[in-house]
Amino acid sequence: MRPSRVSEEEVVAKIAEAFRRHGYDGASVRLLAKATGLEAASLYTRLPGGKEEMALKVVARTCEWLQANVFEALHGSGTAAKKVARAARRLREFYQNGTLWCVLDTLTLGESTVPVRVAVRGAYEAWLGEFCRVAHETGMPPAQARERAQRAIIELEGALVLSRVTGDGKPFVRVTQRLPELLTKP
Amino acid sequence: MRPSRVSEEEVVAKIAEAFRRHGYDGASVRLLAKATGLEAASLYTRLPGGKEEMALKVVARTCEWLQANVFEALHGSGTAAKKVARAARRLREFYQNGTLWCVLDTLTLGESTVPVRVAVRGAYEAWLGEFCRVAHETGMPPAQARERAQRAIIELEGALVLSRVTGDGKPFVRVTQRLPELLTKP
DNA sequence: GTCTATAGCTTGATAGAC
DNA sequence: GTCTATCAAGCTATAGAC
Repeated sequence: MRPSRVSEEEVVAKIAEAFRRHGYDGASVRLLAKATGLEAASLYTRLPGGKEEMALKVVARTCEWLQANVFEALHGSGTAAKKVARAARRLREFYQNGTLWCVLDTLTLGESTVPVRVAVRGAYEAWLGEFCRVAHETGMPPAQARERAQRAIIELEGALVLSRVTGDGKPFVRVTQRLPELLTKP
Repeated sequence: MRPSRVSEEEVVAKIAEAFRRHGYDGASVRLLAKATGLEAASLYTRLPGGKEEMALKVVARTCEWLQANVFEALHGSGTAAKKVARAARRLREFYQNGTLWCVLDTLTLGESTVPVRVAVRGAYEAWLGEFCRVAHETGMPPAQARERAQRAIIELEGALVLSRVTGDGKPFVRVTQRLPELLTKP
Protein backbone atom coordinates (compact mmCIF):
# COMPACT_ATOMS: atom_id res chain seq x y z
CA MET A 1 0.00 0.00 0.00
CA ARG A 2 1.79 3.07 -1.23
CA PRO A 3 1.34 6.08 1.11
CA SER A 4 -1.27 8.65 0.07
CA ARG A 5 -0.13 12.04 -1.06
CA VAL A 6 -3.19 13.68 0.46
CA SER A 7 -5.09 12.46 3.50
CA GLU A 8 -8.67 11.28 3.20
CA GLU A 9 -9.63 14.19 5.47
CA GLU A 10 -8.08 16.64 3.03
CA VAL A 11 -9.64 15.01 -0.01
CA VAL A 12 -13.15 15.20 1.43
CA ALA A 13 -12.60 18.77 2.61
CA LYS A 14 -11.57 19.93 -0.86
CA ILE A 15 -14.41 18.06 -2.52
CA ALA A 16 -16.85 19.55 -0.05
CA GLU A 17 -15.77 23.06 -0.90
CA ALA A 18 -16.11 22.38 -4.63
CA PHE A 19 -19.61 20.90 -4.23
CA ARG A 20 -20.66 23.90 -2.17
CA ARG A 21 -19.31 26.36 -4.72
CA HIS A 22 -20.61 24.73 -7.90
CA GLY A 23 -23.57 22.57 -6.90
CA TYR A 24 -23.99 18.88 -7.66
CA ASP A 25 -24.09 19.16 -11.44
CA GLY A 26 -21.60 22.00 -11.71
CA ALA A 27 -18.96 20.07 -9.80
CA SER A 28 -17.63 17.60 -12.40
CA VAL A 29 -15.40 14.75 -11.28
CA ARG A 30 -12.50 16.38 -13.11
CA LEU A 31 -13.12 19.60 -11.19
CA LEU A 32 -13.36 17.73 -7.90
CA ALA A 33 -10.13 15.92 -8.74
CA LYS A 34 -8.33 19.13 -9.61
CA ALA A 35 -9.49 20.60 -6.29
CA THR A 36 -7.78 17.75 -4.43
CA GLY A 37 -4.63 17.85 -6.55
CA LEU A 38 -5.25 14.30 -7.81
CA GLU A 39 -6.28 12.89 -11.18
CA ALA A 40 -9.89 11.75 -11.61
CA ALA A 41 -8.88 8.08 -11.72
CA SER A 42 -7.19 8.38 -8.32
CA LEU A 43 -10.37 9.76 -6.83
CA TYR A 44 -12.27 6.75 -8.12
CA THR A 45 -9.76 4.46 -6.36
CA ARG A 46 -10.58 6.09 -3.04
CA LEU A 47 -14.30 6.57 -3.63
CA PRO A 48 -15.35 3.77 -6.00
CA GLY A 49 -18.99 4.82 -5.77
CA GLY A 50 -18.15 7.80 -7.95
CA LYS A 51 -19.83 11.16 -7.71
CA GLU A 52 -22.65 9.87 -5.56
CA GLU A 53 -20.29 8.48 -2.92
CA MET A 54 -18.33 11.73 -3.03
CA ALA A 55 -21.48 13.73 -2.32
CA LEU A 56 -22.50 11.31 0.46
CA LYS A 57 -19.09 11.67 2.09
CA VAL A 58 -19.49 15.43 1.94
CA VAL A 59 -22.87 15.29 3.66
CA ALA A 60 -21.53 12.94 6.34
CA ARG A 61 -18.54 15.19 6.94
CA THR A 62 -20.80 18.21 7.15
CA CYS A 63 -22.88 16.47 9.81
CA GLU A 64 -19.76 15.61 11.80
CA TRP A 65 -18.48 19.15 11.55
CA LEU A 66 -21.79 20.63 12.66
CA GLN A 67 -21.89 18.13 15.52
CA ALA A 68 -18.35 18.87 16.70
CA ASN A 69 -18.65 22.63 16.37
CA VAL A 70 -22.10 24.18 16.16
CA PHE A 71 -24.02 21.60 18.18
CA GLU A 72 -21.20 21.22 20.66
CA ALA A 73 -21.39 24.97 21.32
CA LEU A 74 -25.09 24.55 22.12
CA HIS A 75 -24.36 21.90 24.76
CA GLY A 76 -21.76 23.86 26.78
CA SER A 77 -22.34 25.97 29.88
CA GLY A 78 -23.83 29.46 30.06
CA THR A 79 -27.19 30.98 29.18
CA ALA A 80 -29.03 29.74 26.11
CA ALA A 81 -28.47 33.12 24.44
CA LYS A 82 -24.72 32.90 25.02
CA LYS A 83 -24.59 29.37 23.66
CA VAL A 84 -26.49 30.34 20.52
CA ALA A 85 -24.17 33.31 20.04
CA ARG A 86 -21.23 30.91 20.19
CA ALA A 87 -22.88 28.58 17.70
CA ALA A 88 -23.57 31.56 15.42
CA ARG A 89 -19.85 32.39 15.40
CA ARG A 90 -19.09 28.84 14.31
CA LEU A 91 -21.69 29.09 11.55
CA ARG A 92 -20.09 32.28 10.20
CA GLU A 93 -16.82 30.39 10.13
CA PHE A 94 -18.29 27.35 8.40
CA TYR A 95 -20.03 29.43 5.74
CA GLN A 96 -17.07 31.81 5.49
CA ASN A 97 -19.23 34.84 6.29
CA GLY A 98 -21.76 33.95 3.62
CA THR A 99 -19.39 33.24 0.75
CA LEU A 100 -19.74 29.44 0.83
CA TRP A 101 -23.18 27.89 0.29
CA CYS A 102 -25.01 25.09 2.04
CA VAL A 103 -25.33 21.47 0.98
CA LEU A 104 -29.04 21.67 1.81
CA ASP A 105 -29.24 23.98 -1.19
CA THR A 106 -26.46 22.87 -3.52
CA LEU A 107 -26.98 19.11 -3.28
CA THR A 108 -30.75 19.05 -3.70
CA LEU A 109 -30.84 20.74 -7.10
CA GLY A 110 -30.14 19.13 -10.47
CA GLU A 111 -29.25 15.50 -11.01
CA SER A 112 -28.31 14.59 -7.45
CA THR A 113 -29.44 11.05 -6.63
CA VAL A 114 -32.07 9.90 -4.16
CA PRO A 115 -29.57 8.63 -1.54
CA VAL A 116 -27.87 12.03 -1.59
CA ARG A 117 -31.18 13.80 -1.06
CA VAL A 118 -32.09 11.42 1.75
CA ALA A 119 -28.75 12.09 3.45
CA VAL A 120 -29.23 15.85 3.09
CA ARG A 121 -32.64 15.56 4.63
CA GLY A 122 -31.14 13.68 7.57
CA ALA A 123 -28.63 16.48 8.08
CA TYR A 124 -31.46 19.00 8.10
CA GLU A 125 -33.41 17.03 10.69
CA ALA A 126 -30.41 16.73 13.00
CA TRP A 127 -29.87 20.48 12.73
CA LEU A 128 -33.55 21.22 13.39
CA GLY A 129 -33.50 18.94 16.42
CA GLU A 130 -30.57 20.77 18.00
CA PHE A 131 -32.02 24.24 17.45
CA CYS A 132 -35.33 22.93 18.78
CA ARG A 133 -33.72 21.60 21.93
CA VAL A 134 -31.91 24.83 22.82
CA ALA A 135 -35.05 26.89 22.19
CA HIS A 136 -37.11 24.58 24.38
CA GLU A 137 -34.44 24.93 27.07
CA THR A 138 -35.43 28.56 27.53
CA GLY A 139 -38.92 27.55 28.60
CA MET A 140 -40.65 27.89 25.23
CA PRO A 141 -43.49 25.46 24.63
CA PRO A 142 -42.41 22.66 22.23
CA ALA A 143 -44.54 23.91 19.34
CA GLN A 144 -43.05 27.39 19.53
CA ALA A 145 -39.52 26.03 19.93
CA ARG A 146 -39.98 23.95 16.81
CA GLU A 147 -41.35 26.87 14.87
CA ARG A 148 -38.44 29.10 15.89
CA ALA A 149 -35.89 26.42 15.06
CA GLN A 150 -37.36 26.00 11.60
CA ARG A 151 -37.45 29.72 11.05
CA ALA A 152 -33.81 29.99 12.08
CA ILE A 153 -32.77 27.48 9.43
CA ILE A 154 -35.05 29.14 6.87
CA GLU A 155 -33.38 32.49 7.51
CA LEU A 156 -29.87 31.05 7.32
CA GLU A 157 -30.60 29.26 4.05
CA GLY A 158 -32.42 32.22 2.55
CA ALA A 159 -29.63 34.58 3.54
CA LEU A 160 -27.10 32.33 1.84
CA VAL A 161 -29.12 32.40 -1.39
CA LEU A 162 -29.31 36.18 -1.16
CA SER A 163 -25.63 36.50 -0.42
CA ARG A 164 -24.97 34.49 -3.57
CA VAL A 165 -27.31 36.66 -5.65
CA THR A 166 -25.86 39.95 -4.44
CA GLY A 167 -22.28 38.72 -4.14
CA ASP A 168 -22.18 40.10 -0.61
CA GLY A 169 -22.22 38.07 2.59
CA LYS A 170 -23.69 40.80 4.81
CA PRO A 171 -27.27 39.45 4.76
CA PHE A 172 -25.98 36.13 6.08
CA VAL A 173 -23.85 37.71 8.79
CA ARG A 174 -26.80 39.81 9.94
CA VAL A 175 -29.01 36.73 10.23
CA THR A 176 -26.43 34.94 12.37
CA GLN A 177 -26.32 37.96 14.68
CA ARG A 178 -30.09 37.84 15.12
CA LEU A 179 -29.96 34.14 15.91
CA PRO A 180 -29.76 34.35 19.74
CA GLU A 181 -32.86 36.52 19.86
CA LEU A 182 -34.76 34.32 17.44
CA LEU A 183 -34.03 31.09 19.31
CA THR A 184 -34.18 32.24 22.93
CA LYS A 185 -36.55 35.24 23.28
CA PRO A 186 -40.13 33.93 23.80
CA MET B 1 -42.83 31.77 -42.44
CA ARG B 2 -44.46 28.50 -41.47
CA PRO B 3 -46.80 28.87 -38.45
CA SER B 4 -45.35 27.84 -35.09
CA ARG B 5 -46.73 24.77 -33.42
CA VAL B 6 -46.26 26.33 -30.01
CA SER B 7 -46.41 30.02 -29.16
CA GLU B 8 -43.34 31.85 -27.90
CA GLU B 9 -45.26 32.45 -24.67
CA GLU B 10 -45.74 28.72 -24.22
CA VAL B 11 -42.14 27.88 -25.07
CA VAL B 12 -40.75 30.28 -22.49
CA ALA B 13 -43.26 29.11 -19.88
CA LYS B 14 -42.26 25.46 -20.32
CA ILE B 15 -38.56 26.30 -20.30
CA ALA B 16 -39.02 28.38 -17.15
CA GLU B 17 -40.61 25.49 -15.33
CA ALA B 18 -37.79 23.16 -16.35
CA PHE B 19 -35.09 25.60 -15.22
CA ARG B 20 -36.84 26.05 -11.90
CA ARG B 21 -37.15 22.31 -11.35
CA HIS B 22 -33.65 21.25 -12.41
CA GLY B 23 -31.41 24.30 -12.02
CA TYR B 24 -29.20 25.81 -14.71
CA ASP B 25 -26.89 22.82 -15.19
CA GLY B 26 -29.51 20.17 -14.59
CA ALA B 27 -31.73 21.55 -17.34
CA SER B 28 -30.03 20.34 -20.53
CA VAL B 29 -31.09 21.80 -23.85
CA ARG B 30 -32.55 18.43 -24.78
CA LEU B 31 -34.60 18.42 -21.58
CA LEU B 32 -35.76 21.97 -22.22
CA ALA B 33 -36.72 21.00 -25.76
CA LYS B 34 -38.65 17.96 -24.60
CA ALA B 35 -40.52 20.17 -22.13
CA THR B 36 -41.71 22.36 -24.99
CA GLY B 37 -42.55 19.44 -27.29
CA LEU B 38 -39.95 20.58 -29.84
CA GLU B 39 -36.58 19.17 -30.90
CA ALA B 40 -33.44 20.88 -29.64
CA ALA B 41 -32.60 22.29 -33.08
CA SER B 42 -35.98 24.01 -33.24
CA LEU B 43 -35.34 25.69 -29.93
CA TYR B 44 -32.07 27.04 -31.31
CA THR B 45 -33.94 28.56 -34.25
CA ARG B 46 -36.11 30.54 -31.87
CA LEU B 47 -33.43 31.34 -29.32
CA PRO B 48 -30.14 31.43 -31.26
CA GLY B 49 -28.23 32.52 -28.17
CA GLY B 50 -28.61 28.99 -26.84
CA LYS B 51 -28.95 28.10 -23.21
CA GLU B 52 -27.87 31.51 -22.01
CA GLU B 53 -30.56 33.27 -24.01
CA MET B 54 -33.10 30.74 -22.78
CA ALA B 55 -32.20 31.51 -19.16
CA LEU B 56 -32.28 35.26 -19.83
CA LYS B 57 -35.75 34.94 -21.36
CA VAL B 58 -36.87 33.06 -18.28
CA VAL B 59 -35.58 35.78 -15.95
CA ALA B 60 -37.23 38.50 -18.06
CA ARG B 61 -40.51 36.60 -18.09
CA THR B 62 -40.32 36.10 -14.35
CA CYS B 63 -39.86 39.84 -13.86
CA GLU B 64 -42.87 40.56 -16.05
CA TRP B 65 -44.98 38.03 -14.20
CA LEU B 66 -44.00 39.43 -10.81
CA GLN B 67 -44.73 42.94 -12.10
CA ALA B 68 -48.14 42.05 -13.50
CA ASN B 69 -49.23 39.98 -10.52
CA VAL B 70 -47.36 40.38 -7.24
CA PHE B 71 -46.30 44.02 -7.61
CA GLU B 72 -49.60 44.98 -9.18
CA ALA B 73 -51.35 43.63 -6.07
CA LEU B 74 -49.16 45.90 -3.95
CA HIS B 75 -50.26 48.98 -5.92
CA GLY B 76 -54.03 48.48 -5.64
CA SER B 77 -56.40 49.97 -3.08
CA GLY B 78 -56.88 48.91 0.55
CA THR B 79 -54.66 48.80 3.60
CA ALA B 80 -51.02 47.84 3.21
CA ALA B 81 -51.69 44.61 5.11
CA LYS B 82 -54.51 43.68 2.73
CA LYS B 83 -52.37 44.40 -0.30
CA VAL B 84 -49.52 42.26 1.01
CA ALA B 85 -51.96 39.45 1.74
CA ARG B 86 -53.11 39.65 -1.88
CA ALA B 87 -49.52 39.60 -3.11
CA ALA B 88 -48.82 36.61 -0.87
CA ARG B 89 -51.65 34.70 -2.53
CA ARG B 90 -50.10 35.40 -5.93
CA LEU B 91 -46.73 34.18 -4.66
CA ARG B 92 -48.22 30.89 -3.48
CA GLU B 93 -49.67 30.52 -6.96
CA PHE B 94 -46.38 31.37 -8.70
CA TYR B 95 -44.37 28.95 -6.56
CA GLN B 96 -47.16 26.36 -6.64
CA ASN B 97 -47.39 26.26 -2.83
CA GLY B 98 -43.67 25.68 -2.45
CA THR B 99 -43.21 22.93 -5.04
CA LEU B 100 -41.52 25.09 -7.69
CA TRP B 101 -38.26 26.84 -6.82
CA CYS B 102 -37.00 30.34 -7.48
CA VAL B 103 -34.70 31.51 -10.26
CA LEU B 104 -32.78 33.52 -7.64
CA ASP B 105 -31.68 30.13 -6.35
CA THR B 106 -31.69 27.82 -9.36
CA LEU B 107 -30.01 30.16 -11.87
CA THR B 108 -27.16 31.36 -9.66
CA LEU B 109 -25.67 27.93 -8.97
CA GLY B 110 -23.39 25.95 -11.28
CA GLU B 111 -22.22 27.07 -14.69
CA SER B 112 -24.72 29.86 -15.27
CA THR B 113 -23.08 32.75 -17.10
CA VAL B 114 -22.36 36.26 -15.86
CA PRO B 115 -25.18 37.91 -17.89
CA VAL B 116 -27.65 35.45 -16.37
CA ARG B 117 -26.44 36.25 -12.86
CA VAL B 118 -26.63 39.97 -13.56
CA ALA B 119 -30.20 39.59 -14.80
CA VAL B 120 -31.14 37.57 -11.71
CA ARG B 121 -29.66 40.25 -9.50
CA GLY B 122 -31.76 42.84 -11.31
CA ALA B 123 -34.88 40.80 -10.62
CA TYR B 124 -33.98 40.63 -6.95
CA GLU B 125 -33.48 44.38 -6.76
CA ALA B 126 -36.83 45.10 -8.38
CA TRP B 127 -38.49 42.76 -5.91
CA LEU B 128 -36.71 44.33 -2.95
CA GLY B 129 -37.72 47.81 -4.11
CA GLU B 130 -41.41 46.89 -4.25
CA PHE B 131 -41.46 45.26 -0.81
CA CYS B 132 -39.51 48.25 0.49
CA ARG B 133 -42.03 50.68 -0.89
CA VAL B 134 -45.08 48.98 0.62
CA ALA B 135 -43.38 48.69 4.01
CA HIS B 136 -42.43 52.35 3.95
CA GLU B 137 -46.04 53.17 3.09
CA THR B 138 -47.10 52.04 6.56
CA GLY B 139 -44.99 54.73 8.17
CA MET B 140 -41.87 52.68 8.84
CA PRO B 141 -38.61 54.60 8.61
CA PRO B 142 -36.75 53.81 5.36
CA ALA B 143 -34.01 51.80 7.07
CA GLN B 144 -36.51 49.55 8.82
CA ALA B 145 -38.61 49.18 5.68
CA ARG B 146 -35.54 48.07 3.77
CA GLU B 147 -34.55 45.61 6.46
CA ARG B 148 -38.04 44.09 6.56
CA ALA B 149 -38.19 43.84 2.79
CA GLN B 150 -34.89 42.01 2.69
CA ARG B 151 -35.96 39.71 5.48
CA ALA B 152 -39.17 38.91 3.63
CA ILE B 153 -37.24 37.79 0.56
CA ILE B 154 -34.78 35.87 2.74
CA GLU B 155 -37.62 33.98 4.38
CA LEU B 156 -39.32 33.20 1.08
CA GLU B 157 -36.09 31.92 -0.48
CA GLY B 158 -35.08 29.95 2.61
CA ALA B 159 -38.52 28.40 2.87
CA LEU B 160 -38.31 27.27 -0.76
CA VAL B 161 -34.96 25.58 -0.08
CA LEU B 162 -36.46 23.87 2.96
CA SER B 163 -39.53 22.82 1.05
CA ARG B 164 -37.24 21.19 -1.49
CA VAL B 165 -35.22 19.41 1.21
CA THR B 166 -38.25 18.07 3.05
CA GLY B 167 -40.40 17.53 -0.04
CA ASP B 168 -43.19 19.46 1.66
CA GLY B 169 -44.34 22.97 0.75
CA LYS B 170 -45.79 23.81 4.17
CA PRO B 171 -42.80 25.89 5.35
CA PHE B 172 -43.20 28.09 2.29
CA VAL B 173 -46.94 28.50 2.69
CA ARG B 174 -46.47 29.46 6.34
CA VAL B 175 -43.94 32.14 5.42
CA THR B 176 -46.31 33.67 2.88
CA GLN B 177 -49.00 33.82 5.55
CA ARG B 178 -46.67 35.70 7.90
CA LEU B 179 -45.79 38.15 5.14
CA PRO B 180 -48.39 40.90 5.94
CA GLU B 181 -47.22 41.08 9.53
CA LEU B 182 -43.55 41.13 8.55
CA LEU B 183 -43.94 43.92 6.01
CA THR B 184 -46.53 46.15 7.68
CA LYS B 185 -46.32 45.80 11.51
CA PRO B 186 -43.70 48.29 12.83
C1' DG C 1 -1.93 4.89 -4.94
C1' DT C 2 -1.30 7.42 -8.81
C1' DC C 3 -0.98 7.95 -13.27
C1' DT C 4 -2.10 7.93 -18.76
C1' DA C 5 -5.20 6.42 -21.97
C1' DT C 6 -9.51 5.52 -23.33
C1' DA C 7 -14.39 3.72 -23.60
C1' DG C 8 -19.08 5.09 -24.01
C1' DC C 9 -22.24 8.46 -23.32
C1' DT C 10 -24.25 13.23 -23.00
C1' DT C 11 -23.61 17.91 -23.62
C1' DG C 12 -24.31 22.51 -26.29
C1' DA C 13 -24.59 23.76 -30.79
C1' DT C 14 -24.84 23.60 -36.17
C1' DA C 15 -25.88 22.04 -41.24
C1' DG C 16 -29.03 21.05 -44.40
C1' DA C 17 -33.32 18.44 -46.11
C1' DC C 18 -38.21 19.31 -46.22
C1' DG D 1 -40.26 26.22 -38.51
C1' DT D 2 -39.26 21.75 -37.68
C1' DC D 3 -36.88 17.99 -38.32
C1' DT D 4 -32.76 14.24 -38.62
C1' DA D 5 -28.05 13.82 -38.52
C1' DT D 6 -23.99 15.18 -36.81
C1' DC D 7 -19.91 17.58 -34.59
C1' DA D 8 -16.42 18.59 -31.07
C1' DA D 9 -16.06 18.88 -26.33
C1' DG D 10 -17.18 17.51 -22.02
C1' DC D 11 -18.94 14.02 -18.91
C1' DT D 12 -18.61 9.60 -15.63
C1' DA D 13 -16.18 5.72 -15.18
C1' DT D 14 -12.71 1.93 -16.07
C1' DA D 15 -8.26 -0.72 -17.64
C1' DG D 16 -3.75 -1.36 -17.05
C1' DA D 17 1.22 0.40 -16.64
C1' DC D 18 4.26 1.85 -13.00
